[in-house]
Amino acid sequence: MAGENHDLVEGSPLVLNEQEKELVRGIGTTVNYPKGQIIFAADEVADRVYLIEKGWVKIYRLSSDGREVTVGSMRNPGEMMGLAETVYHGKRTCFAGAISDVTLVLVSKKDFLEVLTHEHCFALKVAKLLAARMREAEAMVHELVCFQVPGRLALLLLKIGERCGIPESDGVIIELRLTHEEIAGMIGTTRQTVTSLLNTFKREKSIEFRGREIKILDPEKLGSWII
Amino acid sequence: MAGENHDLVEGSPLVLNEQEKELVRGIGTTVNYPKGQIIFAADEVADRVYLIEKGWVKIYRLSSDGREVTVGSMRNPGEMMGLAETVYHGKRTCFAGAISDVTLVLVSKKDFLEVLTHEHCFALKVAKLLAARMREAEAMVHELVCFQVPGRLALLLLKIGERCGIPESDGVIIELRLTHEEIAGMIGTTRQTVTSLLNTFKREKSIEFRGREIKILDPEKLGSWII
DNA sequence: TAGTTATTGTCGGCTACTTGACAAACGTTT
DNA sequence: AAACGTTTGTCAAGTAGCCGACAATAACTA
Repeated sequence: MAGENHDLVEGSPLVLNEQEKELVRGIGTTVNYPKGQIIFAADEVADRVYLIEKGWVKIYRLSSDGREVTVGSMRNPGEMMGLAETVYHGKRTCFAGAISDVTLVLVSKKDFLEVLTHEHCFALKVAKLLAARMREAEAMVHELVCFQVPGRLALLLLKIGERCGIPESDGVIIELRLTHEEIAGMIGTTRQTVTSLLNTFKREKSIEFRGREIKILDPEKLGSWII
Repeated sequence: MAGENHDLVEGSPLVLNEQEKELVRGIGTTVNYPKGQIIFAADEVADRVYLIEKGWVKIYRLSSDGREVTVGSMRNPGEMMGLAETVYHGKRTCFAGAISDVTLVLVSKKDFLEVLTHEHCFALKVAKLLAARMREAEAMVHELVCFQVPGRLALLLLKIGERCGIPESDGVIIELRLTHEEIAGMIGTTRQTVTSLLNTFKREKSIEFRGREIKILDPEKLGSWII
């Protein structure tokens, strides 16, 4: 599983290297969650952090009318999550939900902070992680303000393709079976708009549908929607 | 929504205490910038961090048509800035501009990282700072997606009022002389919309104008726009 | 297998906001 | 002073994308 895109994410600031993962595994417990499960919820006490071993997780808030708004991007295998609130505040400000079946390493706040104060390198890594996340969130703000919906959708597909797509002969397939509702929550639009835009992209042969999976055929053409 | 001002005060944990400030001053140089000055720009090498001693700074990106999009919120006295990119990446991803005359303490990346690895507490503080910033950016994403323009403007005024407003007998005055264009960049809308909404707020006596300064008269009524 | 629920497809009306354009007011420089 | 750039006020026209509603399909469940 992790072997697929290992080289792609090497050096990426968001994922831990093998050594760091081992460090976390040493003080944590491995747990499994099925797809759809809520891992943590807003207002809960933030007394643990997580390392994602397998699967994908979405970080979202709920709007007043109950829609899920994905405020952090999707979290990939090798990344940590639940850091920010655990490091500083008492309570979760958002929800974490399993997009696919996931395997997590769970570390208590106490153990985590202890490692943090004893292992200089790891503390710096955590700072870098948070820094990268912050820039990602800022980029999201920029995109929401500057791009309109078709551009945001195209960009999301390209990003997901790069992060967890599987290259095939004639394109990159996204095996994550996101619903249009979930996609809408990730780019700040409605379900209907996503449906209709995906069909527009399909009609121009930028993408194609494989059951409920999406395959990116023409990243160039897709990219031209951005703006 | 109107009553809960829970997230409004996210600014307080962002500032350094006296001891931490002294630490930074010890390894830095004090500099002044006049209002309007660009402190750092995108694509520059991120080889320093800043502590804001006096004044306010906006963190923004440029859209393709040249508009300033404030992606981080305003940075207040006592806060640090330029952390994320300096801690991890080589280059700035955004601009920092002086909203008012500012006094900054400037610390080289080298010195900063050295203190970071030697002072455990300070490293943790920096992690907390980054964590708080991240949550702030995520909150901004949430607001952009869920609230419409009047709500975002009302919320911005209330936030600024809390952060740097000066309480008077019948309200809180915001001495920062932001142009409508700047405000528009902070909430992702246009200059004209800001102008007309501010006048709507004035007409209903939620705010009043004192020259180019804004005074918040009725936070309750203003808050009721947040939906 | 059928019955039920979740997801997708489509469409017309609606509206919040943008865009562009221009005039008035304000602030600065000469 | 006058002359200039900047900021604000306002308005009419255009539109992107939301909303609600419903049908068609796919995915579970019993």
